[in-house]
Amino acid sequence: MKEGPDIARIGALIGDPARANILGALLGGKALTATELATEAGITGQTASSHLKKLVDGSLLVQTKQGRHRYFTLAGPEVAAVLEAVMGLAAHKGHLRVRTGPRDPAMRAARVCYDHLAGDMAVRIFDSMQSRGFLRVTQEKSGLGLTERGEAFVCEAGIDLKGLKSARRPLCRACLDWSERRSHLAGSLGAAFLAKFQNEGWMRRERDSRVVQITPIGNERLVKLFPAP
Amino acid sequence: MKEGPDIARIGALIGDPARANILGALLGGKALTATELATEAGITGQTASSHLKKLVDGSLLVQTKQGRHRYFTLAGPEVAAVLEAVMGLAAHKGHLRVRTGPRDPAMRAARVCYDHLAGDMAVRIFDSMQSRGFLRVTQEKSGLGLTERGEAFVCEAGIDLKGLKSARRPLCRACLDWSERRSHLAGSLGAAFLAKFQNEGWMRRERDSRVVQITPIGNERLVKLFPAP
DNA sequence: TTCATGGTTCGATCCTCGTCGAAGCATTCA
DNA sequence: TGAATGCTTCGACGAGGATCGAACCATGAA
Repeated sequence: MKEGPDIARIGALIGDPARANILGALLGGKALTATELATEAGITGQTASSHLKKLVDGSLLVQTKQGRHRYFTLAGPEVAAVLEAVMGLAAHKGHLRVRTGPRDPAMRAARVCYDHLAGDMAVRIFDSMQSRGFLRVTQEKSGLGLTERGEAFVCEAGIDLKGLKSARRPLCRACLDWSERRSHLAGSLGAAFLAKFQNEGWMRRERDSRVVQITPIGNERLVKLFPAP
Repeated sequence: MKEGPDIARIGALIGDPARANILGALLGGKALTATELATEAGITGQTASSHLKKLVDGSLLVQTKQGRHRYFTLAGPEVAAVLEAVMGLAAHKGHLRVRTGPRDPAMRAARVCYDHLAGDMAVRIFDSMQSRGFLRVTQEKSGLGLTERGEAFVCEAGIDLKGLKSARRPLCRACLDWSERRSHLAGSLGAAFLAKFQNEGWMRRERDSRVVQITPIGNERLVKLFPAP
């Protein structure tokens, strides 16, 4: 016993319903204030404050204070990845009583995963890119990279690849989708794609939710840009 | 709030120290009896029984009774992957007081991750295979597959590739290593590799531990078979 | 049948931790 | 300066759950 890192600390942090709701809300990627998170989790401000303190101490969240507000975010992409992975377990092992909420179909179609896209469309994009030989296995930390043809495609799509490459963060990363149980694209490139889709007006985020709506024009463009293999 | 699967259930299961110890022990891949798990977690039989019931109800474990013994195992590779991922968070976000146990260096060098190899040597194997073009990105559920050259290499190494392919389980899968924070090879091929290494006498499992000792001969062979990129 | 071993169930105890009310800082605005 | 808002700390309450002793089933051996 007591081999390896202390897994129980993290588990206990995720294990409380109120904290789980907070983490789930922050999976949307936006920074939220303490009161916003309190209402999101259905608890009072005092309780939220206590929970947030624990989450920050446990290094799952980071806080930045701005004026008299205090904004909270997930501590990084690794945290988001773990949360999605746990969701994958919960969805398929969770006694099959996955009481699907009203927005569940929309969530499965397209949603935000911290800073990139997840769901049906995200998996489609990943599949399309791989079938055209844009992705390759690398020995970087992330294990995934772009081929030459992939780089050409990305540049042509109007993404500043040089800028992304110069950043410290890994360019590509495979993130396991809890609804599809297949990989979608994460990393700085995944984030850049999501930003582009929103700027182009192809996608629109639902207010106070992880759900992403794909506009008709967006759908048309995306289907062309990422044909099914 | 309440979007997506119920993440708190899983978190609470992992969050108790006794249960975390049980899960950690079962990461070794071997089926263990209730009493073995009780001593492993440092609790009495009664409490262990209660915890095991919860873990089975939560679908993290499966039990098979054999005679008057009751053997427990992790419910599948997905569970093991999530546990390793959580360990990754705990190791690097965990307040840096990762009180490294006495066997910690050995764990980092080579250990069992459910049914395949993890740690330094496992990452080396993954890197070597990718640099020689044996792995490619696929659109399967796992997102990873073998190239033609990779298949040739695996067959030449004396592994029954056809048998593995016919199984339902994905052949290749990238599993995130908590000690190295890089990918190593999981899936049925990863399991087959570990089995081969043990049969050949290249590796030996430490008793009641996840630690794997690499024999001198094994080290020699492995370095030849998987040269550093 | 009788005994021993592995596991479970029940009940009681104890303690952690989530929760909220009230009061207290901090910051911004009028 | 005062008033309002955002958030934290303190204290008390209560529930849930982890733990173990004791008694109880099930299986296998003598």
